[in-house]
Amino acid sequence: MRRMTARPANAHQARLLKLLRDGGANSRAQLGDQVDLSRSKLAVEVDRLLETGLIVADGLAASRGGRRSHNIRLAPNLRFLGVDIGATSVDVAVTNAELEILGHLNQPMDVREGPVAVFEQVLSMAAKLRASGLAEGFDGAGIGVPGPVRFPEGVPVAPPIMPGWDGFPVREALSQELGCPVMVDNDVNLMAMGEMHAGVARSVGDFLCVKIGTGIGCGIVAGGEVHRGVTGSAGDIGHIQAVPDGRPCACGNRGCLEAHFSGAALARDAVEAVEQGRSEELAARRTANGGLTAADVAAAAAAGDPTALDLIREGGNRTGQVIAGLVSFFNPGLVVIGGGVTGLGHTLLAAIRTQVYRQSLPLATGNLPIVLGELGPTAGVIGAARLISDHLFSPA
Amino acid sequence: MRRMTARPANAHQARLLKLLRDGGANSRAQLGDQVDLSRSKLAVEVDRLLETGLIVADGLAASRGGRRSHNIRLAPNLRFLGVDIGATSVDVAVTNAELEILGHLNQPMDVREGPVAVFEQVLSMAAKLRASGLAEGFDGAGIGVPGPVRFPEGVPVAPPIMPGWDGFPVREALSQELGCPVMVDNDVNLMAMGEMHAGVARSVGDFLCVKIGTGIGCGIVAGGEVHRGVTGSAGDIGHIQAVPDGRPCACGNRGCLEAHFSGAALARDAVEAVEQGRSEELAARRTANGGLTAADVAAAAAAGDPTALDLIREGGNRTGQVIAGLVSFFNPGLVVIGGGVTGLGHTLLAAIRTQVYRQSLPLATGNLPIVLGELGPTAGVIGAARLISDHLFSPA
DNA sequence: AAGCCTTTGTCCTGTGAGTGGAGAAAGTGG
DNA sequence: CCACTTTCTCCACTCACAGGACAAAGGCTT
Repeated sequence: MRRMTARPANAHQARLLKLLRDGGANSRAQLGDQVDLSRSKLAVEVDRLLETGLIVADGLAASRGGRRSHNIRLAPNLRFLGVDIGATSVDVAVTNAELEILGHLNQPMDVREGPVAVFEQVLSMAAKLRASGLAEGFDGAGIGVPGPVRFPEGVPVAPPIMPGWDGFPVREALSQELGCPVMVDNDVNLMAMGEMHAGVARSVGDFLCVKIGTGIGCGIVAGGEVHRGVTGSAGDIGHIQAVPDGRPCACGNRGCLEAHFSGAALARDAVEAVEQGRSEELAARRTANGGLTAADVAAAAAAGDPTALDLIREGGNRTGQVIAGLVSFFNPGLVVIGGGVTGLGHTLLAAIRTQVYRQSLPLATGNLPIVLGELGPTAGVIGAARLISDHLFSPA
Repeated sequence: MRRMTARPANAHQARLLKLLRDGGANSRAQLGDQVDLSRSKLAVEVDRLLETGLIVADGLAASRGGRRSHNIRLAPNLRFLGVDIGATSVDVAVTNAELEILGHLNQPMDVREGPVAVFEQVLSMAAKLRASGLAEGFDGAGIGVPGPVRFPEGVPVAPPIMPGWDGFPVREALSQELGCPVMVDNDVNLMAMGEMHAGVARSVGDFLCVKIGTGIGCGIVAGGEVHRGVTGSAGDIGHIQAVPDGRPCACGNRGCLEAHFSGAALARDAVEAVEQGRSEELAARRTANGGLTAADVAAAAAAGDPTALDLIREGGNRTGQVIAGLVSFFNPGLVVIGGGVTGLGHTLLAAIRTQVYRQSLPLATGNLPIVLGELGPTAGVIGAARLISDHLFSPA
């Protein structure tokens, strides 16, 4: 089953592979422009990579006024699997070595059913993608899970919303099943890596990536590297106190951000509003769908329902207050908002921006874009593919 | 005037210098144990360093059962100047290459008088230290200022409490005056570097260093490196909102942490308490000293005054709430509390600990020490010396 | 005191990494 | 057909580094 037999033998080769992956170059000459190596040394390393099969030279590019260059690219048959496990659904995608998505499946799922059931589903989705001819096998897989991960071992630790996953050897188990190397990380970190690789955060070294879905979390990128913290729980901002003596939270405290704003909280607030007779629009949707979700609130807001807009604005304000504190603390160059609730769009963004620009110091906000993520639901799987690709494209 | 003529020629030499500086080794053999080099290569690099004069070999160590080793150490005549500019006082110290303090002066000062006046004072303090025979000249200087710094250029930017310093070329000006290389950083970052080098944070890669003085700030160390943020304002937690609709702050907002707890806020609260007749102890001190400072509150608390204790506890609670949020976000391995108010000691620490351990998630706090800084008022100057030494002990 | 062991430090040679120049290969444009 | 550009290869030389042999200098045992 294992397909990718070789790994780069040194830092030069790793650098070259990443340049090819990230579209920085596609010929020997272009590679030479970006790495500080003599042409001779470059030729040696390229030849060695060609021998390993990690890259291929096929065809000639058009001339630019002189001898035509060989097209150098990553092996076209390399395939990475990106898996993004959420609280209530799972994304599985196949990418090529350039991390372009070749196929993507999304299915509803419940993490609470535990790792065994979830992985059964993930594996069948992967099999389906493979059966459709997108891949003969996988050279590596990246997995995102909605909770803290002991990163070096790839094991979730004390995940609040994933009972039954605590200590489960995700990396090892999936590596066995898939027959390829696997890396595991928090889903929010992967979203950040996705946006850094192919989204709005391209070429930004220090940024925050706030993911608002069923829960709420924050990917932290410092100096181009994801900051995971000493126990892998960095970015867990859902339980920062947003409202003194506020709503009770599942964690036992009161006033946690997540208790006041998240997909779950929003749905609950919408139901409450309906029961208090504050919104006909939402009431109608509740009757039609037999319940309310964050998406319903988004739709109602889009339809102009003032109560829905109020709910979103208030949540955005709460979130914005917390983010304002983080901006003062971390001084990022960009804040990305993503996750399931991005459907709430500009109402949400406006509320967040207002709070951040008002509460943080001018020096920190002066040139600070706060934007929605560009990749939407694919950020996670792209980040996952990036994670394993970074690993495999590093010297063994 | 310039004395240190050489810089390490490569990464090996830099590594060796830092090992010698940090007490990791003092002979060729011990160096060899810590760097992954053959004895021959090591000998070459050591010889080259000896030639440059950056290190010296003098005398023989006692035998450990075989041939005696040469004592290898950093040039004994190297001198670094560490300067820590606070809001109301300035510390200047001379260290040797191992960053041991050979002489230390502290004088009252007012940053608001501007860079020219302040540097005149700093230079005269440095001259005094030199005149006392501690140094013939300086090989480098590190400067800490109480505000954001554009680090690569060594220029303060938009510092709230330092009008007149905005954009002043501190690095260049002092380098001219002192005739040696100079590095400039935020004072809080330098405190963190000091504690990392010689204090409680030795061998901790990810920690927060909260400095509570006239203002309040936080040094952030991630992966052993200080995180300064994109505009150098990272760690500026004094203006995070701690109390919704709380006290007005000089920054224009309300409820900033700094408005509720800091040396200045504590003194103001103490005066208020006296005027409301809530503390005889503080009233007596006010009459005796003609005013109140944070130190008076500390003394009153030490004498058992309940009002003073309450003030400290409440401030500690506010600070603890903010730190709790930062701990959830950053997931550090250690939190260091330092700055002028460390005199408030365990009352303060207990309040902070209570809030953090209660509000942050168990995974983040489970093994999280929260301790007072070990170096007290010398943390800043040691950090400053460390800053310039790191610079000079890196390949040019 | 002799002999043996340990530790420290030096010397020398072989290997491989890497540079830089010469020049071949393959194209364009006049 | 010639001059010029770009791409790529080949080769000789330098330098970094490892690793072994060996010298220096001590301690311990007998």
